[in-house]
Amino acid sequence: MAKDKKLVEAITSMDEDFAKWYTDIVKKAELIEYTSVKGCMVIRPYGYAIWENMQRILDGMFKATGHENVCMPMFIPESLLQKEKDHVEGFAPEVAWVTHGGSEKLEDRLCVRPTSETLFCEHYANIIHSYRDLPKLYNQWVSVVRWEKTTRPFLRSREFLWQEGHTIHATAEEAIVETEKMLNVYAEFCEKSLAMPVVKGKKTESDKFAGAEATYAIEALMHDGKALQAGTSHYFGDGFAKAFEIMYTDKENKKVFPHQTSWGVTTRLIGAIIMTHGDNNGLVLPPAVAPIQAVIIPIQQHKEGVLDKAEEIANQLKAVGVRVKIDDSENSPGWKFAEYEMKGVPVRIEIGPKDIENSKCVAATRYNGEKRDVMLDNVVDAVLDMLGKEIPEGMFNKALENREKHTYSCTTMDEIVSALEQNGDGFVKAMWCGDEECEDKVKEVTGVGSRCIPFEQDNLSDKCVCCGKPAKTMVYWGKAY
RNA sequence: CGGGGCGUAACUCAGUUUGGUAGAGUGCUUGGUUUGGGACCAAGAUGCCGCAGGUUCAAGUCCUGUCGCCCCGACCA
Repeated sequence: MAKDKKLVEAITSMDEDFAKWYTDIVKKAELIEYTSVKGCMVIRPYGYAIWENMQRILDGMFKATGHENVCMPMFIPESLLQKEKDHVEGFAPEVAWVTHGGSEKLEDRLCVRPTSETLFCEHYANIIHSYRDLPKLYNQWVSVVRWEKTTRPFLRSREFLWQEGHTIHATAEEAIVETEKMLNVYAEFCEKSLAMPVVKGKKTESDKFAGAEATYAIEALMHDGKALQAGTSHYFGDGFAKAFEIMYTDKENKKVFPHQTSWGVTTRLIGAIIMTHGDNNGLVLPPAVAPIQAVIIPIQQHKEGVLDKAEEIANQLKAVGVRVKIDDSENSPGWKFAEYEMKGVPVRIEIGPKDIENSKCVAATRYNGEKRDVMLDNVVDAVLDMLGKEIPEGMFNKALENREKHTYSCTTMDEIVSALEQNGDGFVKAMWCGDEECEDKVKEVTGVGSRCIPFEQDNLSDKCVCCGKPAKTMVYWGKAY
């Protein structure tokens, strides 16, 4: 049972202390380093490479759906932020302010963007005049600042990297289609590229984005049974357009308001990967975003021909686009095994004199710890199959199994409480009448809050889990990050 | 932001009770032997004791403040 044995003493075990396990991985896998400003971290090359891979894939998906990248400034004058009432109320408590330029006090202080709706709106008001100017399908890759009180690497930091899509459309229908389309792009990315199953759904009224008419989200279940919002997509209706006086002339020569959306995912996804796939030996990376997809460990590397053979395999793999590394450092093979397990490298290839004699090598898959012999003339196909199919599917199924094991269908409050007590934290599926009072009470009594109203509905009962009145929808409940 | 815990070498930590020369293991450097799950021997280097004030002849140790980390709550991508 190699996969269950804790090989790396340096990592706190998950069951012992999940939060510590998480920080251990983040530090020991060299993803981040803390800095002297709370909540602001250095994303180190290995961590940043994961983000770059995510960016590359997502950016391709955005472009394929017709979006263009732009870049807004990082400062928002206070007067501009004030224009949409709900929006400013939602974000004001956590914005950072620039009050001085050099030694001079600024007349109108500047907010460091916590999100860029207001900047996009100001810009749209300037460039949109006719129905011919619509739609505008924009996206930007930037960092934003939110002055969080409690911070954790990737999950909640004061500055974080993200992409924010902002689109503006002639009709509400078109904007709603866009909102849903981008949520689906996120879900596909999470499930295919990150091997992370997600629940797609709509946020309840109390949980929606400041200024939005509707907020949609993808929710994932982490190893400790807590829910993590992995991405959001908002439909704004014409609320922002009205507040910012964005108008266009339609075909009938009438001045009307356009409809907007915004959507985003952040470096939090790196945290999601850690807490979805990681184990007590460290990080487990999905091949699509792994900076190193296959590491070659030469055994008895000083022996004639070993390093040459390792190089040969590496070149073959590179030629078909695999991100591969040979570790020919002086560390012992055992040390290297542990090191690359810690770093979550999906495939390890061992090649030594005994293998070369038999024209084979040994391949090990990180997510399940399995080892197998692979003939050298088949190594490229074998690795491509592992990276492209076996590993992502295996990781996805493992994560899905874990989620299903920790998803409980309940029809009464007592059932929720006992399900959580007996099986640990997880998703609770339960019916809801739509009343905010019940939503609050469920959280108060059972500890789980509403995560989303899933698109895929089950009719568990006719009655609200809380008040017993007729239920409108099934809701996923959970403890949130 | 409230309650609790912790900051000493790159890492894990002893030393703080009772103020009096800065410690260990791991890691790092060099040389050698090793190499299929974190190897071994030998020789070395490494400290604003988180930071800033204060008390004292003397502060890692006592006092005040501050910053950071972890846990439990409330808020958030």
